[in-house]
Amino acid sequence: MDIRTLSQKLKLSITTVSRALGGYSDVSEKTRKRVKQFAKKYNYSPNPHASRLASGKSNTLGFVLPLYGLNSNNLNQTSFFEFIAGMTNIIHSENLQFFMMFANTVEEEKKAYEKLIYVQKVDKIILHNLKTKDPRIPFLKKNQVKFVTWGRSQNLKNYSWVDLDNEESVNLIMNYLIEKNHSNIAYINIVENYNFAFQRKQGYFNSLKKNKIKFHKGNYISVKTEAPEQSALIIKKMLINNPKITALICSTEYSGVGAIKACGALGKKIGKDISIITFDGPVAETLTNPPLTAITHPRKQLGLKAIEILLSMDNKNYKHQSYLAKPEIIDRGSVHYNKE
Amino acid sequence: MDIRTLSQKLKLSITTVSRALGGYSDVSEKTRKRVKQFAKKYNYSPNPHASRLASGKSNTLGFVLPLYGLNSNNLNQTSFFEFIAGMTNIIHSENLQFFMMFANTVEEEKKAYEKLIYVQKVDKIILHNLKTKDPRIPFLKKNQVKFVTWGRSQNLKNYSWVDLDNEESVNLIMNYLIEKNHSNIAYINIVENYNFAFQRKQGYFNSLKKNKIKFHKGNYISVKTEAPEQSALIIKKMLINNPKITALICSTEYSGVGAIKACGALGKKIGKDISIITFDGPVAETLTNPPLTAITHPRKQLGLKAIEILLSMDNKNYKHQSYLAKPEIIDRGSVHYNKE
DNA sequence: ACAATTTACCAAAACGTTTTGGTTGTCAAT
DNA sequence: ATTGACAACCAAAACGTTTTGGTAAATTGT
Repeated sequence: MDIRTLSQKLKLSITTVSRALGGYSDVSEKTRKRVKQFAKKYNYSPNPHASRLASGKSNTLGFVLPLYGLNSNNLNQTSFFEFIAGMTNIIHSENLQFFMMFANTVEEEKKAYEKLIYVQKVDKIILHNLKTKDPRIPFLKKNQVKFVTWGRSQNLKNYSWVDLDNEESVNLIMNYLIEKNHSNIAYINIVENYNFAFQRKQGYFNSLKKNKIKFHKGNYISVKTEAPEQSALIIKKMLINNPKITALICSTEYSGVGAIKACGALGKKIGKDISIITFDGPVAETLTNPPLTAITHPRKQLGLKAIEILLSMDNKNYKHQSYLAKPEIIDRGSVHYNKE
Repeated sequence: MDIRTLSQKLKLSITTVSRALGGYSDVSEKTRKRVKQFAKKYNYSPNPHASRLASGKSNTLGFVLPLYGLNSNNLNQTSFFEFIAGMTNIIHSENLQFFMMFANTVEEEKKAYEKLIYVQKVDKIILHNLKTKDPRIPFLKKNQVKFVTWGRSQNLKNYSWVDLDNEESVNLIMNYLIEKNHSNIAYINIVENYNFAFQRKQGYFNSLKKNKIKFHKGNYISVKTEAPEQSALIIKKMLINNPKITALICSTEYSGVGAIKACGALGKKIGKDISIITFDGPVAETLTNPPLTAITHPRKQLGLKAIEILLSMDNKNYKHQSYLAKPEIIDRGSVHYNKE
């Protein structure tokens, strides 16, 4: 069923049918109702290729998922899934096209964005895994693609974003630990060219300062994305160098797992001799032994907000928006009261 | 840059440019080369919407990812990721459109397929998570969509598929355990309306018969998709009812984790008192304590084959193809020699 | 040397929409 | 009675390709 035959059945022009379905005001409500009814009856829906061609709007949302670096680990992909799952309802209802690409290397990632824009003509992009200085941002700006970032960057002033509240999350964790009488608190971070890691570092040192806690040299380490085995080694060394550490904050699930292994090797009982608290942990939650107390964020909500903002950008007088997800600590017993 | 201006620069007709790039034989090689060179120089690539409209071919691959049931668990999504990652290179190079949808319920899943076909006009689909009798198959056949299944079904005779060799995998595991002197071997399966579970059940019972091992009542259980906690309870009951079980095969990672918990609760040492072997485990591999010996399959390869087959279906004289992935056992020490 | 075939190209139609720039008829204001 | 505004509709152009149905020139076969 195409619009021509539908319009013939309705004894209306193609124009009127198109405009009735498009919600234009130059169609009477009575007619619009009849058109919609017929469209449903005959199961008509406009050919997306024709409509995209005619309107010049691709109405396509692009998303590139890297499968390298920080995301080479299976664990981390679940967070993307949650984020994407949060967008599904809107994607379906708004008849949006969702174009997902995968990249195994930096080069592939770059090409993926180019392809998305030059070849597939997407007009909306969600950018994630932001670096402190991110070359993708000028690229998107140059090509006039609408985008929302998941995470913030430092080379961008006026833009729309959704993000975890990384500084506040660390702050929350620090207070949680300080309340339990910890003061020798270590932090295992990710290299700070990922902006979220940078923000967490800030959160850590600001919290130390605010609470007038002395920073012990060696208590802050940032690692590259690594398998638990490797972070276990690094953490083990850290704990040997400073045996007085009573609490450990881990920026990722897998460094959390690494911490478990390191503590095991050193004979430190988690939740008794030492506390561990980790970011996220949708996977570790069910798997690690012992389970780890974690700070979580509503990632589905994040995805939902991202696409809502992206769609609202179609409005003429759009002003940049942002959304900060509120963190929450989930107690699983890996944090103990420090008796000094 | 559109084809008109490109053809003007080349002093050729639009037709010739289109056909040169399309690989048609009614263009001289000399001209074709020149056209390609200009296209590259001016960064021309055909507008996909126009080309899909004109050709009537959407060249779009559809994929619906359920986020419920067997896939409500985060662990299981990694296997989809691997599968999809295997397709990426081809998707990129063939200029295919990859349309992914998500479904939180059965109804949403059904609607997703309808939308894929009626609204988005996809012409290729990869079907997965096959049920023994799967209603999606007649639906796709009726709508003349080309499809390859990941997994097999029983209500389909002549079709193209890729799959794990489930029976052979179980057979391999059984031989592995029998060699280590086990005979009281239990199997924790998934409900058999998933066809892979059905095949594994067959594999289990066929292997028992072939090896003339008596089946102990209660040694085979199939569970619905469940959190590790719930399967832990079921497995615990099983082990209490039959304390002589020396080896446990788990059809999923999370029942593997459940088994760890059940054994822990009963004071059975894994790899000493009892053996556990699980399917897959890209996640558990790094996380469970102890790590579990597992049988794995090359899922990337599976994705690659699926799309290769799908693309070859465009050939006129296409004959149905299939691909069986070969399983491999990865020893992580959770299987012991049974001293009787 | 001429017909038949092949090679290399092209103009115009087609794909199914949206958008532009109208027209007609009705009603209220003067 | 005329003008202006508005409501409700429409014909035709436009979007950027692919495909159809050619033609003219070059090559081959007899």
